Amino acid sequence: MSRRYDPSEFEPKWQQVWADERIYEASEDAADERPRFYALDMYPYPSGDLHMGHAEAFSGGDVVARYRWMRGDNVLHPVGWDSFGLPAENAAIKRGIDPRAWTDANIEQQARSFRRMGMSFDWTRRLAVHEPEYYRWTQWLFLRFFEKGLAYRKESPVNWCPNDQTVLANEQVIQGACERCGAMVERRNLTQWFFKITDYAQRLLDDEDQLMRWPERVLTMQRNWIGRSEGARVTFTIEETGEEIEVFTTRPDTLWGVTFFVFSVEHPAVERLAKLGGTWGEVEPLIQRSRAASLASREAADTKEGAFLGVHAINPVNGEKVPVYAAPYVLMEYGTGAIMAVPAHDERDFAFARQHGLPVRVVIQPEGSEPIDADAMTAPLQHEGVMVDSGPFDGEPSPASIAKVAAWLEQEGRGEATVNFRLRDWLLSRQRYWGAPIPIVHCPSCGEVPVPDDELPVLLPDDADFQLGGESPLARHPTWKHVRCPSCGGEATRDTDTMDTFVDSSWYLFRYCSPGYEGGPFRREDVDRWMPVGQYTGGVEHAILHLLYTRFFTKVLYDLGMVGFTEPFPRLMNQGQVIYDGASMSKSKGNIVEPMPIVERWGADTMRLIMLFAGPFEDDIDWKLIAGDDPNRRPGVHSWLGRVFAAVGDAVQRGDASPEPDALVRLTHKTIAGVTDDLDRFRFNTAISKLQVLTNEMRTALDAGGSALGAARALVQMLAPFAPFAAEELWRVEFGEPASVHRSSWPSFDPALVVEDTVTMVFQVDGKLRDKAEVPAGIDEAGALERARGSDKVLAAIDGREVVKEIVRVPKLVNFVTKR
RNA sequence: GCCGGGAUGGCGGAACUGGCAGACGCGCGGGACUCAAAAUCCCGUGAGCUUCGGCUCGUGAGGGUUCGACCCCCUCUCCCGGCACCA
Repeated sequence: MSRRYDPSEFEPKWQQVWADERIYEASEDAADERPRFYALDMYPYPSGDLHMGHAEAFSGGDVVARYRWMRGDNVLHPVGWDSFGLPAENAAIKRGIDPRAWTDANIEQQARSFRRMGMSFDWTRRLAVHEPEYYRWTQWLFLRFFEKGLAYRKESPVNWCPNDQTVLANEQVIQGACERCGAMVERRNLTQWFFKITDYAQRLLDDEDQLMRWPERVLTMQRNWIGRSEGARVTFTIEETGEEIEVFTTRPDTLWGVTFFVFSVEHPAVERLAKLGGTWGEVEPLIQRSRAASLASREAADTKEGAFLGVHAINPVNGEKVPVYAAPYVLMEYGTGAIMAVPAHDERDFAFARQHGLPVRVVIQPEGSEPIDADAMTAPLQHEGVMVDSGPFDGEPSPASIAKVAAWLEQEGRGEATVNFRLRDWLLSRQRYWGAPIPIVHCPSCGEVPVPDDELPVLLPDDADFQLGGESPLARHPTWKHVRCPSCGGEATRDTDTMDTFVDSSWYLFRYCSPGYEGGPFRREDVDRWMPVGQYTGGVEHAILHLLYTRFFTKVLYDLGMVGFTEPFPRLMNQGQVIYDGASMSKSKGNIVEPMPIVERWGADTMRLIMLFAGPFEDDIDWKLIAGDDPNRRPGVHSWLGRVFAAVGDAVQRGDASPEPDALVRLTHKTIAGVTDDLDRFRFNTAISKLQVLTNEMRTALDAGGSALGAARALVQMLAPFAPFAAEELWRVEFGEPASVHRSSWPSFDPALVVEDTVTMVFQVDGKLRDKAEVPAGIDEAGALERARGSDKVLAAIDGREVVKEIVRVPKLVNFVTKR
């Protein structure tokens, strides 16, 4: 009798068996010859139970891990928790819960849910970054960065979230708002800790070629974020003071068109020069106004406000004197905070010139056009042309001559070719409690003194006051910060900031390789054995955060001699989001669908299959479209598993008493070939489709009285990565196999059964090679030619003159699609 | 504005990267079983025409290359993501 499909009968059973048999533990046996494969999922943040995003991401990651196992790899598939961060502290503030207790409870809940879902994790390597044995090494690594000059403290305008009462990294500010809470971020001048990621900007770009399988959009985002532009630094001189001011320009070829010079209103020289020029009275209100405006809204910054400073700059290429302005449209953070203005060829400079009645001088003449009347221009000229009024460069093509001009500047000592980046240093300090304390002591006589390695970790106090307001919880604590200076023994204070949680997550993947190691954050030989990561799975929201930071960390670790590679994860896979009715799920919209109730109602396998079959893994899934509103409606994939159980049960019962139809045997081999290919390319949805076709064909064969045993066996094995419980039940119970299906070898196919000859005909007309025509074999040559000729029109045109030059038979993987 | 990715039935999506467009599934329609419902199974399901054999049109729009184009090239429209007064 066919088996009925009832996952509640066996899912908890196999979950227990897998744990008892410890089949998902990576082997560290030196004699184990299998290739190693590191299947990594972005570790979760423990803010409650698992949500749909987790179910989607981890279902995909688990397919990869299980598939690699079956392909014969020794797989490392660990799990841990990103357990420091603001939500724990907010729970403490709002509800008076201890952040540690809140965090630990959520981790336990998520761990239970992961087990219930049957994730193939190696639980022996579990970690959580809030545990002192972890953050001890986060602190240790910080000190290595500090020693190298890669962690430093400076005062600068930073992003301050008034709601969360902490500073944020640039990467955590989205459209001027706090990434976490959405509050508009303020600019404040504060002394903060930074990592010198800018030192690695070029390497982060260069090593892109090691990122063999990264989604194009993520590469684009990182490229945009790093924002490399080539140009030149040019030195102007302030006539009244003789001081030299550098500017960065991408268009040194327009230097002869400079008609004024502009400082950012935040530039430190502005006040001094305006006072000198006698214009401080007009400049000061502008500075005040623009400071307020840039905070309020970005749109407000559209105006081309500005004020003359009363001084002049000398253009190094022609000695001309041009007026110097201060204006908010020049950014202090980019380049040098001062620009040369070329209104004829730059939109912003043009708008400024028109508003302030400044001259416009054309120095790039568009090819073949009449001389331009600068006064009549309504827009700057930004196309190719010929340099004019440009001294030694008259007649040179532009912008083709940029490099030439830059070389000339360098030779003349008036500037140099250079590269400028948009990327800023990573601001890592946070004025919050729930993070790894920065292991630095501030001593009145010794300055910034690192906490000695053997005194790590610097533990968080258990009795902090979390209420917002005033200083951060660590600063407010009555005793915690007071220590002796490790260097001179005098009275000193601890740094009271904690580290951004992205510091924790920049090295957790290394720690998995050396669980519990006490001699350092990890052993180099462990890391070099498992890494780089074979496949990394997680959300695209970390494109410029975690993914960029971890790449930076890896390069620093490489430079420190701690690892033997420079890219941590050359293969990346981003799952799409799970949304509802076109919108992201959120509490306020009341449209949240939880994964665990679905697991309870329909089983873990169904939960996974819904996700994996919905569409391409990297595309968003609209839950309403694929699963509808009614949680009691039976999901299609659940019905399919029902058909699988029935068909496999029948196939086993019939055994090989009757012959297995040739067509089914061929389809089985085609399916193996196709599913293998799909899995290698992470095309889970199409792989599942192929398994469904095989199931349907098995049913047909069985109903016709044939056997389907071979197909059934292969089907169950191929099902294993997608529906691990169902596959295990069928494998061990129906087939009576003693060992797990997840430890069986991936089925192989006979190439002879999955290729068919195609005939390629190369023919020529009137002695000229025309083209190739490729047609499936089985059609005779005359038929192939006829087909190659196509329409009557073409037949008439070439009839009688074409010569078949060669006929090549090429075996080709057959199209999987089967017509019924 | 710049960079990147897209557009295929009522819906999610296939189509071996140039070779029978719409696989697989959802939904819907019809039928079987049933006192009835659920579940299950069978048939149908791009559009239009049809003498029921088929025929014509059809992958965002328009051109091109090709015997042959969802796929390659050019132009355009719209959608999504990122960056953006970045000099």
